[in-house]
Amino acid sequence: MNKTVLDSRHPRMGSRGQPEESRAAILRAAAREFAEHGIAGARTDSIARAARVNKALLYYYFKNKEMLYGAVLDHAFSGMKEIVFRVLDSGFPPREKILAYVGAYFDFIASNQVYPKLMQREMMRAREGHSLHIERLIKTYFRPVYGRLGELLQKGIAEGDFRKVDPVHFIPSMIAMIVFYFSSAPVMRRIVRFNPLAPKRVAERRAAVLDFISAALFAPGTHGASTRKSGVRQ
Amino acid sequence: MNKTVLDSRHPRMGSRGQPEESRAAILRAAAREFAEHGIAGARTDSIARAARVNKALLYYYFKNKEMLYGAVLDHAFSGMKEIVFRVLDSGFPPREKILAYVGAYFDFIASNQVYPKLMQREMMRAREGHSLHIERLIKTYFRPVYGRLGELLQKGIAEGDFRKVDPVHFIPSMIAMIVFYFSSAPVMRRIVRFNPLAPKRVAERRAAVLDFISAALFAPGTHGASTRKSGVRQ
DNA sequence: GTATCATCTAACTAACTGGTTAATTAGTGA
DNA sequence: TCACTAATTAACCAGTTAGTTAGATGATAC
Repeated sequence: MNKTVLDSRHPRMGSRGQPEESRAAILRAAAREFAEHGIAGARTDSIARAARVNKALLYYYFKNKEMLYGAVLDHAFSGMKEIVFRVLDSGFPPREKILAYVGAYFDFIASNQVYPKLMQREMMRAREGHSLHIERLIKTYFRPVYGRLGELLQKGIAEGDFRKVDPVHFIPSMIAMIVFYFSSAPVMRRIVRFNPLAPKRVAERRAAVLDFISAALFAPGTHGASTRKSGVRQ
Repeated sequence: MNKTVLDSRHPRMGSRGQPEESRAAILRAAAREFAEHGIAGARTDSIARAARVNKALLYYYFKNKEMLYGAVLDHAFSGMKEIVFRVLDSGFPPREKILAYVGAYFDFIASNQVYPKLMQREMMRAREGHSLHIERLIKTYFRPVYGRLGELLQKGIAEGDFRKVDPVHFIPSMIAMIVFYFSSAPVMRRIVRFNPLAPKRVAERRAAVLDFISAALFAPGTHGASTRKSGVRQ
């Protein structure tokens, strides 16, 4: 696809003349490789091959393997943050907003399957010394989202819409249900007899997660989706 | 430590004379190393050093890195299966049994923190070709447990104790909530201001998970006293 | 007391892999 | 048309690491 012809400033062209394409291809291939094998298991040769690019080009665009990994993470998590914040910034009342958040997060992951794997890999890597990126990822993506979710839950509780759950535990539980399903899909597939990633099953899962969260969070007796008029406590 | 001293033939002793000790030390060190770095990131030198054993001894007891990894997985998952089946084989009614299962599984992981990391690593590795172990692990550990949980849920539903949830989605959701918390603890620690693995927080989490599952699973209006002991407040 | 064998080790090697380098290609602007 | 530079590559290197080898050690059987 030739597209960079009409940029405001047309960059100098190299021998192939597709700098943006090449860069994007590397990022895409790297995301898949890192998600599948982790940073240690990922092979730079393999990434280059998948991106149809010479290996040295990885080092031309990204300083080294670690930095390439960081770029992959930033790409993935910034996409997540953007989509999720679009919901969290909306004016929906708590009940609708939390469901919209779960739905948006779910859909993002469903159509971006490297994300949950990268996420879990990075979560496990977060011990001392290891990842240079976690601090940045937490500050830029995780903490803001976590903060907003906490406020949302507390508002819902104060208004009597939600049960008195502890956000510190409820938030990871929500994320767990969404993320875990996708990263465990390859194993699930072998336990049950169908493919958990088939569109039909993904749609089922989406409904199940929303149901699970509704049942666990919404104050009993007030399950009407759009009726949230009264802010009565207790 | 169960020494095999009382076997029909007591094994010859080598220069150090602690074959079982050495083997166990290797397994322990390997479990930690694999959990922390994955199979590709794990360093055999590092494992040997941590086990206070010469590296060649790893290859004496275990054929190679891959087999050592397999032994670690079997050790971890067989421990899980044993503990969990003790509960599933009991005569409790569905509601008590499911809570007992969750509690037992939670406690096993809480006191065996390499387990969730190994599990998630293996789940992400389960694509074609990759792991030689998954097929065995699924057949020996996952499928039996999954099967029993499915029966349990259906029994509870049939008896009117449980809401009509889909086991195919409810089971992974339960496991997700338990496993995810521990494998994400290092990141959580940096998002919130406390240590999620402190005993007090772990106890909190246990209660939160039981509460979450009770609320999402038990038929409304029939909340028995079985959740009370776990510190669930309403 | 010595032959045997499980146990254990220091030192070594073959292969792999991240990263570099020097050279090449082709737009661009003067 | 020519100097300049971004884009790209083939070939190479140095460090790392899984795995091997050739023995040492010492408890036990005889």
